[in-house]
Amino acid sequence: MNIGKAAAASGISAKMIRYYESIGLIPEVSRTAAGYREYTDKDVHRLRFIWRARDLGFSVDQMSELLALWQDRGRASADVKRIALAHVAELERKARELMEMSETLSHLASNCQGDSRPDCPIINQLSKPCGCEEAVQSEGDKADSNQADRQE
Amino acid sequence: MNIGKAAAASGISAKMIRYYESIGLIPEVSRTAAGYREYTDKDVHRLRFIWRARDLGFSVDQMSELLALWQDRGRASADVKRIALAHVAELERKARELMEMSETLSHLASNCQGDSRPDCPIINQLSKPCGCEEAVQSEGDKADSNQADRQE
DNA sequence: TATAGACCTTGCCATCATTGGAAGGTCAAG
DNA sequence: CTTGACCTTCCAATGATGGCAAGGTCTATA
Repeated sequence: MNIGKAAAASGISAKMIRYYESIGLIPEVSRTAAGYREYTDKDVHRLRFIWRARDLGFSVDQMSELLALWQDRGRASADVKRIALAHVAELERKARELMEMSETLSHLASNCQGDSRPDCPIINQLSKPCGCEEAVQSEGDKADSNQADRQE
Repeated sequence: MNIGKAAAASGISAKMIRYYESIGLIPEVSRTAAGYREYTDKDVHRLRFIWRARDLGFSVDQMSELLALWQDRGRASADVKRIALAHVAELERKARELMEMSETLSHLASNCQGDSRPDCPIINQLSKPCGCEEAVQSEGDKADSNQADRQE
C-alpha cells in the first residue's frame, strides 16, 4: 500500500507520515523500484496507534516511548501508567491555566457595558500601571465579590 | 531608559520588546547616539499593557487591536468586549479539549494495574485496530481484556 | 499508444511566540 | 585601560503541521 492509502487508512496525513519517518518515530519502510514507500498492515496499525496517541495530546517523544513499550513484551504496565499520569497532570495544568485566563477575562467582560462609550473595565485592567496585588486574583480565587472592581 | 531597564520594568524580555517592535506591535523608539533604544514611561506603560494582555493569552493580533482601542478615545466598549468574549470562547474551547483528553486518559489509567506485568488498558486502547466507538469499558472492566496485539 | 490527471518524491518555506547564540560595539566601574 | 555587563543586528531553533514547487510515476481512458 502506498503512502496515500496508508494515510487514508490511518488518519495521519501523508505529510506527517513522512515527517514521523524523518525524525525516527517510525522506521523507514521499503520502497518500490520507483522509490514509492510501501506500507504493510502492520505499519498502518502502528500509524493508528500514533493517531490515537496524538489524539490524546501526547508529544512525539511520549509517543516514541509508548511505541517502544507497545513493542516490549516484557513491559511493566507501571511504565505506561507513569507516562500517562504525567501527561494527565500536564493536560490538567494547561487546562487550568486556560480556565484561569478565561475566568478572569470573563469576569472583566461581565462588568463591561459593551456599548458605544469608551469606558471599559477590560481596558482599564490592562492599562493598570503596576503589577499590584489588587489585580484580578487568579490564584486566590476569593469568591467574595469585589463586583464593582473599582473601574475608576 | 534603555531596553534592559524597560524590560525589567515591564516584565517583557528585551528580546521580545525588539520582536514586538520588528513586527509593528509597538512603534520604533528613539535611539541614543550609539544606537541604543530609549524608552519613556509611556512606552513602558504600553509594554505593561502588552504584558497583561499576553498573560490573558491574547495573540499578537488581538493585542494589536486592543492597543489601538486603548489609544482610541472614541472607542466603543462593545468592540473591546467583543474581542474579549471571542477570546474567552476560544480559551474555553481549548480548555475543554484538554480536559477531554485528560479525562479519557485518566479513566484508562485508573483501570491500569501499574505493576510489573505487561497488560495495560492504556496500551490496549491505543492499539485498537479501528476507530470503533466502543470507548473505554467502565469500572466493571474485565481485566482479562484483549491483550494489546503487538507488532513483531 | 499517447496523454491527462492523480499520485508520488524531495526540499524549502511559513506558522506562533519565544529563546538562544554569535559577532561586534558601548558603557560604567575599578 | 581593562573588564564585564550591557547594547546592537542577524540567524537559527523550537513542535507539529500545512503549503508549494519541480520533477518522476502510475493508471485509466481516448
